[in-house]
Amino acid sequence: MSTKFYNTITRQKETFTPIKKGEVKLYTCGPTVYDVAHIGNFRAFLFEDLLKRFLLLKGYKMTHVMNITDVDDKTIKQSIEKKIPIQELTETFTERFFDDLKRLKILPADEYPRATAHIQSMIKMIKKLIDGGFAYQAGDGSVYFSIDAYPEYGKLVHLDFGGQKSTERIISDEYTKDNPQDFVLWKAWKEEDGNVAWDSPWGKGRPGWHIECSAMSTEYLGAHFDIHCGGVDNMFPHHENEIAQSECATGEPFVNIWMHCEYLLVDGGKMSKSLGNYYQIFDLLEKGFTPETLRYILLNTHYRKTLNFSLSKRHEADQAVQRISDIYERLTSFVGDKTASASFPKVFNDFVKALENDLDTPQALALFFNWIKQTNHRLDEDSLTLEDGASGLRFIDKFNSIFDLLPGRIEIPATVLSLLNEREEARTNKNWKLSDDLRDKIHKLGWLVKDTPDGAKCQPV
RNA sequence: GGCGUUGUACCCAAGCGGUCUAAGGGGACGGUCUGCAAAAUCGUUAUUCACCGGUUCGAAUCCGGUCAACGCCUCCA
Repeated sequence: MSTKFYNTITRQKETFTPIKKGEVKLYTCGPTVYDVAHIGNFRAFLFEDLLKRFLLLKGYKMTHVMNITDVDDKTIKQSIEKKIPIQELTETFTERFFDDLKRLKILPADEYPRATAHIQSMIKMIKKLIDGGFAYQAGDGSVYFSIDAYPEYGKLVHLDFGGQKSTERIISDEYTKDNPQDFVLWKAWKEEDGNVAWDSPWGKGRPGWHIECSAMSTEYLGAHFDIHCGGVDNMFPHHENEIAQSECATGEPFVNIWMHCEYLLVDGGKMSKSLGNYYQIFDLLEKGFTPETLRYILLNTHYRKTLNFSLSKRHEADQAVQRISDIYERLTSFVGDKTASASFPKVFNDFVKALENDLDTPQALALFFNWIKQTNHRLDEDSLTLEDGASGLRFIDKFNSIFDLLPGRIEIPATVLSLLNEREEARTNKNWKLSDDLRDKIHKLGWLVKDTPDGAKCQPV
């Protein structure tokens, strides 16, 4: 059985073979910390989380690096507008970012290199590019990458720059570059940059946006590594430029597989602050979404399809997540601690196969829910063996290691517990009126009562 | 203008040439269970896959065209 991933660069599903047997080196584009990341950003991060968890399940040793962009036009602009020193601004939003990652149960990367801590690596790489004849310092003092020096430029997004006539709007104010499409590696200092500057062989300035990922990925993962991910919007120019810089600087192929996550729309359109549908993780949790329902919603659509998010999806997701934790509890109490199992149900194989097929999460979830239905059915008619129950628990465990949709144990407050006991007593006395009143009372406290053969159970509404 | 993606039930969403008279989730309706609920379960909800042609023994799946939506072609996950 082989794992296949859709490679943006070849536009095909390809069998995944790591460069070094049993090990995967993964680089994922991280946030620019000038503001709080939104739900759309997290779609990509969650897709990457799933990819990583799946590769871990397959037994690979993972090295995962995610950059933190803490210097660029946007961070500088924000710091000026808000009159906050740039370090303070980026530190704040980096913290917020890590909080959100944790909330969504995204596994931490091995390294989160910050751009500002790797200026020297970038300078070194730029130097190499100049020495190799791939870059030049222009009249404005900035250093540019010359796309004419790299004939393969455009191979990721399949754009042909060679024969193209520049459009007028590009020509207008770009007199300093050899080719209007050349992109900046080192930006010469300008007044509005304030004290955001580093010394370099080309004078005071700061790195261009793309060079950080090339320099840092090379530093942490080597010149040539396995997988690089990001959102589709990063394909051009960001990733295209990374390829150019890296391959010219190191002389080696850069990345084997490029994977890109599609956009997330909200209510059928782009998210925008003015429409009031610009959501951050914090907002959504406030509105009653749980980390699990968010994970479900974001992972239930295949990563290469646009996902249309809306608040109304919450109900569907709540139900689905509840169904999963219900079967988990049901099986747990059925099996108790009597049996451990070394096997998996037959569907487990298909489940893994679905994910091996370019991370077909909808299919994998479908198989899982199908299995839940069958298992419930067999529990109902009392035909499930303990061994089946135990292997089912193992399946859920593996399932959860990838999707992470089981909520943690929730403590039931003492007040609710005592009301619950009262109600049980009322029920044994067949005092239905009191029992129903108590159920209402408990409901008003935010808990739903379920009478099961094993006694009353209770879950948050 | 160039490159590319998408169009499957009331909603979300798989499917990648035959096991498709099309999975799974949500919703709705009806039955079983239950003191009543909740949960679970059973049944119903697309002979049809935007539309029109073509290839094929066979197409939701391949090809051509039409319509619709969308993305990229310098700073956005």
